[in-house]
Parts: sequence; C-alpha cells; structure tokens
Amino acid sequence: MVQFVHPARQDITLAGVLAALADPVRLQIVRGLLTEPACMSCTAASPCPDIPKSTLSNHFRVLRESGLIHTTKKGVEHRNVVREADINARFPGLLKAILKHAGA
Amino acid sequence: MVQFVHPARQDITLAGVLAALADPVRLQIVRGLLTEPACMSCTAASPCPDIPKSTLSNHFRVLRESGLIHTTKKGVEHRNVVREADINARFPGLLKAILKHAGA
DNA sequence: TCAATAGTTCGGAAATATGGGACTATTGAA
DNA sequence: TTCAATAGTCCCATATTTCCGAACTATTGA
Repeated sequence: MVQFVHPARQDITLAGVLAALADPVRLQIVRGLLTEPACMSCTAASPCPDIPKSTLSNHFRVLRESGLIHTTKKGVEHRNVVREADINARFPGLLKAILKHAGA
Repeated sequence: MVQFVHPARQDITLAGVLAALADPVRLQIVRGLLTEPACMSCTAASPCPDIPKSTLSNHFRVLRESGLIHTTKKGVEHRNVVREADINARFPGLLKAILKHAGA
C-alpha cells in the first residue's frame, strides 16, 4: 500500500513549481488534468502518447512532490487533481499566467 | 572573441523560460538584473555570494539560451539585460507573475 | 484462485549540472 | 611594448538527475 507524499500548502516553493512545469510533458499533464480532471498515464485518455509507464510515473511523482497535484487511490487507478486552491493561494495568478501560454 | 547565442523572439519557448527560472540562483539573477540592470558575477554587486565563476557563467549561459537575457561585451565586462520586451510579447504577463513571487 | 490491469520500484545507462583550473580578452600602468 | 590584473569562458572529471525496461505490488472481475 503506497501512501503519497504531498507537501503542505506553505511548503510549496516557487522554484519547485517552476521546475515541475519546466518539462513539456508535465506541462501537458497539468493542462490535461485541468480540462479533463482525472486519470493517470492509463493508456487511453492521456495527453501522453508513447511515454513508458515508469517515466510517466516519475513525472506524476515530480508534480505531486512539487505540490501541483494531489493523488488518491481509487481502486486500481489513481485520481489526480490539480491543487488549484493551494497554488493560487500561495502564488496568486501564477498558474493561470503559465497555463495561458501552454498552447496545445 | 566569443560571440553569444541569443534565440530570436519567436524561438523562445515556455518550457525553456520556465526551466531557466526553475533554479533559485537564476531566479535571483533575473530579479537582480531587473532592479539593478547591469553586471555579471563580477565579485561585487552580484546577487550571488559564494558561487564559483564557472558555475555562474553556466547560469548566465542558460538564461541567455532560454531567451531571458541579452548579453553584450562592454570592455572587459559583460552587460546583461533582461529581454522584457521579447518575453512580454511572447508570453504576456508571465514574467511579472513569476517575479512577483520571487521573494528576496 | 487466476488473469488482467494500473501503477510503483529497482537498477543501469544516458544526459545534465557543478566547479576547479587553465585559457582568452581587455584594460591600465610601468 | 610589455606586464599584471580582472572578467569571463572553456575543458574536463565528478556528482547528480532523468529515462526507461523489467520485475514487482495492489485491486478488480471472472
């Protein structure tokens, strides 16, 4: 039983968030999660075509540890949600300003 | 005679900018350049205390290649300027939103 | 109980970052 | 000139991080 590590709101750092979003794949994941709130790599429905599972798992871990997303187990799947409230509270306007330019 | 590589405005990428700013040292450099537009590592006046020259040189190269700063030779020194116009044209609001939170 | 599926973890290879030291370029002084 | 001082780059060895195949774990459904 794996329990995930999520930083508390006040422990979310700007450099951490930027580093997490500095990767094109992760940027797409966050974008995807905001429009279609849900899944993981999970073969289908993912914004990630040919990326191996282990790599995706890493990307999600980075996003999680940066404080950008929250992951819960939902049966055999994982449910990921962008921590909009936390990020917006900590860095108002940041997420919107970045994602505005994360063109498909 | 070293000539620097600066990407054209349209070649500046979001991921590149975020990656460049994802490092605390580089974030401080950009912040410093905006308030006190000028120098390089240059011993004094730098926002960077104990970082070796070669490492700083690397950081400035990353900032340069990401399109965030423009470097020109000015005698024996280098003059660095944040490419605010280019960044703002390409990603309106982004730089301000990020630097707003780059607390000292 | 077994197969299938979602995702993590492990471990080695590849890529990247760090920083010491040698090198280059410019300036200013003797 | 020539020489010393200074700013910064380049090279290269080491350290860290990322990538991804393969093995593993957990849950569900038959």
